Amino acid sequence: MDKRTDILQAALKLISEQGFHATPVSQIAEQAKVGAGTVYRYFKNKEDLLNQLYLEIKGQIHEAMDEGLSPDMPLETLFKRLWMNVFEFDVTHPQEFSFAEQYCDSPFLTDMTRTAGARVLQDHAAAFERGVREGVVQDLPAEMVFSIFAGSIASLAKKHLAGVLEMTEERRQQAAHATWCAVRR
Amino acid sequence: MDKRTDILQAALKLISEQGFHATPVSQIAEQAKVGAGTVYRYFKNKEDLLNQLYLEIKGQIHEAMDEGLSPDMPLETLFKRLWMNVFEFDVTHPQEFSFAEQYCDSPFLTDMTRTAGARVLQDHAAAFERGVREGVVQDLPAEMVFSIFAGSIASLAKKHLAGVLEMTEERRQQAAHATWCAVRR
Amino acid sequence: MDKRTDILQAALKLISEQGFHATPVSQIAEQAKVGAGTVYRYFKNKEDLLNQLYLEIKGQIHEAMDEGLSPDMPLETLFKRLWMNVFEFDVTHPQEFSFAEQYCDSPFLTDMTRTAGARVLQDHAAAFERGVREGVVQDLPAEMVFSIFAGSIASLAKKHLAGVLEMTEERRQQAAHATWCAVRR
Amino acid sequence: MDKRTDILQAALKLISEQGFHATPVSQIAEQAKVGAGTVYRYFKNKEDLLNQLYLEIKGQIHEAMDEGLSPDMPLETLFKRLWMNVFEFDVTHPQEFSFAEQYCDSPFLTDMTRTAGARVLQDHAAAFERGVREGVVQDLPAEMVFSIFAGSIASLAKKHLAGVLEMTEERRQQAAHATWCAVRR
DNA sequence: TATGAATGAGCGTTCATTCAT
DNA sequence: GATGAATGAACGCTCATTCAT
Repeated sequence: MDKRTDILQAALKLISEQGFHATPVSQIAEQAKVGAGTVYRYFKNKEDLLNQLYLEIKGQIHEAMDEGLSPDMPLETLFKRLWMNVFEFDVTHPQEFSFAEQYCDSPFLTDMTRTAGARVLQDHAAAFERGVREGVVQDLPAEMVFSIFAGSIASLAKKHLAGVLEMTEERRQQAAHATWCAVRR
Repeated sequence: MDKRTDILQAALKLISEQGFHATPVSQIAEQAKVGAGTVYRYFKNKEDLLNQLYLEIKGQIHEAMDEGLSPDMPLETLFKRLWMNVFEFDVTHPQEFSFAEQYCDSPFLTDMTRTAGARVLQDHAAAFERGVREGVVQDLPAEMVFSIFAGSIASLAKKHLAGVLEMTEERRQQAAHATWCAVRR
Repeated sequence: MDKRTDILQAALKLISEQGFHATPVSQIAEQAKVGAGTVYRYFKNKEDLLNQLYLEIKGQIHEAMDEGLSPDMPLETLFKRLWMNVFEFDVTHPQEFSFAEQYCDSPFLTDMTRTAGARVLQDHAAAFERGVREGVVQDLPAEMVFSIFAGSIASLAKKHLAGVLEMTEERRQQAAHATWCAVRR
Repeated sequence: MDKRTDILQAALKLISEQGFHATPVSQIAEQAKVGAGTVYRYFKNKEDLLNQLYLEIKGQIHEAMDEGLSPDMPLETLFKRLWMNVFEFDVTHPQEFSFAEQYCDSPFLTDMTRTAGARVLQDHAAAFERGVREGVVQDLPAEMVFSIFAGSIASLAKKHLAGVLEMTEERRQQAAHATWCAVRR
């Protein structure tokens, strides 16, 4: 009976499939089995709904990413584990993934929302910078490392979800390893 | 005075900046300096305009990709050259890049259009499959290689264009090399 | 805690400032510190609230008008006193005045309500008709006399409240006298 | 075939009868036999429609007011003529009159619009100030004279239109004279 | 061929009113 | 009796599309 959650879920499903602009609030309300006006009890307007949904999902990704991580792991293990965690999340939460992909750069997100969301990946920046100092990874700006990391995951997860390329467990390992090869020294 | 081209260019500029749904046909017509009705002489409707624009741009990327390539290049050179060509295109054609990124997975593209566009990268699949057989690159499906390849480029180009990470010539080389490291044996 | 009165007062304040249609019932309820549904225990609907408020205010004006009047006053004194009483009320009760002005001709008032309200001024019709017979005032229908009387008050009170024309005590006397000059023989 | 005029007339009819907020744009469009969207070709929004309508009507009143006036008239004749002109206009243009009454102080009018409209009556301020200097009229601020003047007209016109008090030619003369008595010395 | 005025369906949003608590 | 969450009809407004010129 939590209508706010119902609305967020309906919005996630529809917006991830159709896009923000192609999804009327009325359709979200219908999917959530709620009156159209009810949406506006929980969200200031359609944009606010998008922002709150974004933050909710970024929180989930954040949580999923840290699964099974420990601070004393060797960097390679940490890197591969992060890779697998994010990939796993993307592939088991296709709507959340698609949504986050579509809106991470969207002008509909408040700057505040975007900033709050972007913080997520960079929680591990320190580890990589240590890696650079220890000569374990190449001397590249952390932004570059994250780009290659995140780019490979997103790109492969999309292919997998599209059914173009089945990412078996073995192939995930291979991909995580390949990506590690790109950044290690 | 090729009005069709004027309209496509106007659409590219406006849609890449504002998005498809936030860009009225009337605004495209205005920018292209044609009457609103004229758009419908050249395109069946707004969606058709999007599809044709997508194909046009994919054609340009295709062309840019092949710049300076020769079939007898060593695979590493070929790979890095491809990387640089695509990166260069993305970074010097931000509107085309942004447009292609936004709409490659969009539900507004006809399946036919999407398929026609996706074929582009795979023109070089043969070269990589040869690489696998020769033991120069890892034994990965071509789709995986392309994903890592394309994912890294797109991700880094976006950062560069956003001003978050300046990709100097040196860093491009580093990134192309790092990506090569991911796929070589 | 007379909730009905609280609601009427809240409605008066808000409607006189914002108008009937620009004032949501929810806002009236909030201002009155009652639940939105409570309004409907005391008033059949929003229109009924308006009608009851109108009658309430007309009652107040009626009362204010009769202040210090005695039946044996000379007609001129009576007339000027009435003038001053109404002007004084309008100027010290700007919300009531503004509300009455806005809604005296409004289609939202029931005919019954309007009639009940309009009766107010005519309580003194007899005095004027006597004045006509005695040759003290011009031979004009009472309605005309009242119109000139009420029109001048409302028009001047509005100017005063708008800050366009400060109606000092002296000017009020002048205005009351001028209006008397209009109707005396 | 002038749609702008059709829309203004439809708006005048409906708004004067029902009020601004109680009149949907869709109803105005319907009455004007025009598509709902067409209204927005001619007016920026509903408020703009109100403002333009107000200016149009104030222009008409202005014109009607000056009918048969000449600068060398004695002040009494001028005053009575103005009175008759405005009364005649109000009574023969009940919608315009009612509209102007309702919106002269409305917050929906731009300040600019209101100012442009208010200028109208004051075109004759100079004549009255001369009257004061010549000792023909009482030494009252022009604003007060106008208030009494305009208040009496509006009040009587309303009664006439409501059918409460038939203002025959004779009674108009009487009323104009009575009002003149209020302001003359 | 090219135009742009006209259309009306459909959007985001508000709010009078109801009703379970 | 009192509440306020929930509703959905109706609003102002936009814009893809058509068609008379």
